[in-house]
Order: sequence, then structure tokens, then C-alpha cells
Amino acid sequence: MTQVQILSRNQQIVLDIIEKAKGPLKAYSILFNVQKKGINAPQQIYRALDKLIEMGKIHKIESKNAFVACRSSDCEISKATAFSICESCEMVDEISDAKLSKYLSSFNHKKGMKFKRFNLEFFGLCKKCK
Amino acid sequence: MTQVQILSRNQQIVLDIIEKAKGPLKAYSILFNVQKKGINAPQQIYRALDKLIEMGKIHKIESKNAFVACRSSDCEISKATAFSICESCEMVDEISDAKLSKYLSSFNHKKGMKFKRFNLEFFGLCKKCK
DNA sequence: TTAATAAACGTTATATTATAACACTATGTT
DNA sequence: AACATAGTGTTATAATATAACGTTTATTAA
Ligand SMILES: [Zn+2]
Ligand SMILES: [Zn+2]
Ligand SMILES: [Zn+2]
Ligand SMILES: [Zn+2]
Repeated sequence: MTQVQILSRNQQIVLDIIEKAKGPLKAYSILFNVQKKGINAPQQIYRALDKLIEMGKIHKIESKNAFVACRSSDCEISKATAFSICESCEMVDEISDAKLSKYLSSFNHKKGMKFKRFNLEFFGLCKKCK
Repeated sequence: MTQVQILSRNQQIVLDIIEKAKGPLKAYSILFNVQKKGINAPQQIYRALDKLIEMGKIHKIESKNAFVACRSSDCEISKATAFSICESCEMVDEISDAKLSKYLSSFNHKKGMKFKRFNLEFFGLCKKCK
């Protein structure tokens, strides 16, 4: 019974912007885009971002300090994320590959760690930029 | 014929600190540690860090904005990096697993990207913290 | 060896990313 | 109503990173 998540006003505003964007968005660029809607401070953005990440609605691209909407509906609360990132045009694409995900999820480091989560970022040139 | 890399003064100072550290170091914590050696500005740290990363002597842990020394001598110029990160004690351990590395290096995203590089970060609890 | 080129350095200033702290408001439960 | 929880708005500040400029040192090649 997956309950429909109800978003707060600010969360919805921030999510809308990220979902409409063609590429990853930075927190302060989101902020500038929503000032007309009465959001004035970074805190309001970062709070919304945190919650949206928790819910798995968006992901943070760590190497870019930027945020993208989750495109894979089966992406279980951001526990296993993979992205391809173009080093030329900055395009980011979420990778949903069941085999990859399974392979990594079952990977256990020898030294005694049991992983709860991973994030994988591939870098290269996209089709367009190649 | 792998030539011995000669490091500049500042690069050597920064590398020494990172290599001696038990865990990942932040740029500004490196800075505070080397002020006695006459390094006064963030630029000097960041420049050294950039070069050391290029050389594959250190890696950046993207999710922490912190830097660790490379422990795997065969880590080819930071093209294929994987880490395990403890969410409790902040410990970071570089993973050298030939199979994993091979698997990921040969992974090609469907949408036409040919990857040059990847970075993988696993999160969980280390032996000690479990 | 000297001129040219590239790499590293030192410094000041500034941009970018992120969090702390506090008072207030809305919402749902007992 | 009393309480707890989540969200909001705001001001201030911390932490991370780069721009720009001029100088110095090392490397190369004429
Ligand atoms: Zn996702
Ligand atoms: Zn591209
Ligand atoms: Zn390495
Ligand atoms: Zn630990």
C-alpha cells in the first residue's frame, strides 16, 4: 500500500522546478527561480531539497552539487543511484539497470562493511558531444 | 617506463598531511595544518589538491568534500575509484577490487555514452560502528 | 647560455554552497 | 484544550571553492 506522498507548498514548488528542468539544477539557481513565489532564503530551498531527497523524488549529483528529478519510478528511496554525466554539456542521465543495481547491492566489501546505500557516477561524453 | 613524479614544495606538503591522516581531510583543515609552513591561502591548497588528483596521488570523496590518499598503487590516475564510507565514524576506505573495477569499466550506458571515468561511493556502517 | 615557455607560487578579493538559530504557523492526536 | 510534529520565514554566518593578477622558478629549445 504505497501511500501517495503529499508535499508541502515549498516542497512542491521546488520539485516542480527541478522536474521541469532539462538538466541538473543548483540550489541557488532554484532559489533565484522561485523568488517570485515568495521564497527568499537558501534555508527554504535546502529544507525542501532534503525532504525531497529523503522521499526519493530527487537525487543529488555529488560531483556537481546539483539536483535532478528521479526518473525511475522504481528507485527505492535513493538507496541505489547511478548516473551518467557528460563532461562537456553537463547533461545528467539516471541509469536504471537492474543488473547493475543488483550487482552493486550485493557487493560487500571484504573488510566487514555491510552497505546500506551506494551512489555511482559515470563520466564521459554524451552522444551529442562525442 | 613509469617515471617518478617529482612534486613541488606545496604539493609535497599537502600530500604528506593527507597521507599521514587517519581519515579524509577537508581543504580548510589542511590549510590550518600547514600555516606554520608558510602556506596562507586556500588557493595554494586547492592548486596542490588539483594536481595531486590529476596525478592519482589522492582522491576526492565527493559526498564529503574531503580528500584521501590513494592506497592502491594500481589505481590508474583516478579513472576508476570506489570507496566505502562509514556513516557513523566517517571512516573512508578505498576499494580495490579488480572484478568490480572491470565490471564497471566495461559498463556502457545504452543511450550512447562511452565512459572515461567513474566514481562509486558505498555507505554503511564499518566493522567498528556496527 | 640565453631567450622563450610552462609550471608553480603568493596574495587579495570574491563567489558559491550550506547550516545555525530562533520565533512563528499549521496540522493532526490524545 | 493540550500536546506533538512538521513546515515556514528570517537573519546571520559558516564552509567550500574560484577569479584575477603579478612574481618566481623550473624546463625546453634556439
Ligand atoms: Zn531515482
Ligand atoms: Zn554532452
Ligand atoms: Zn586510488
Ligand atoms: Zn564507523
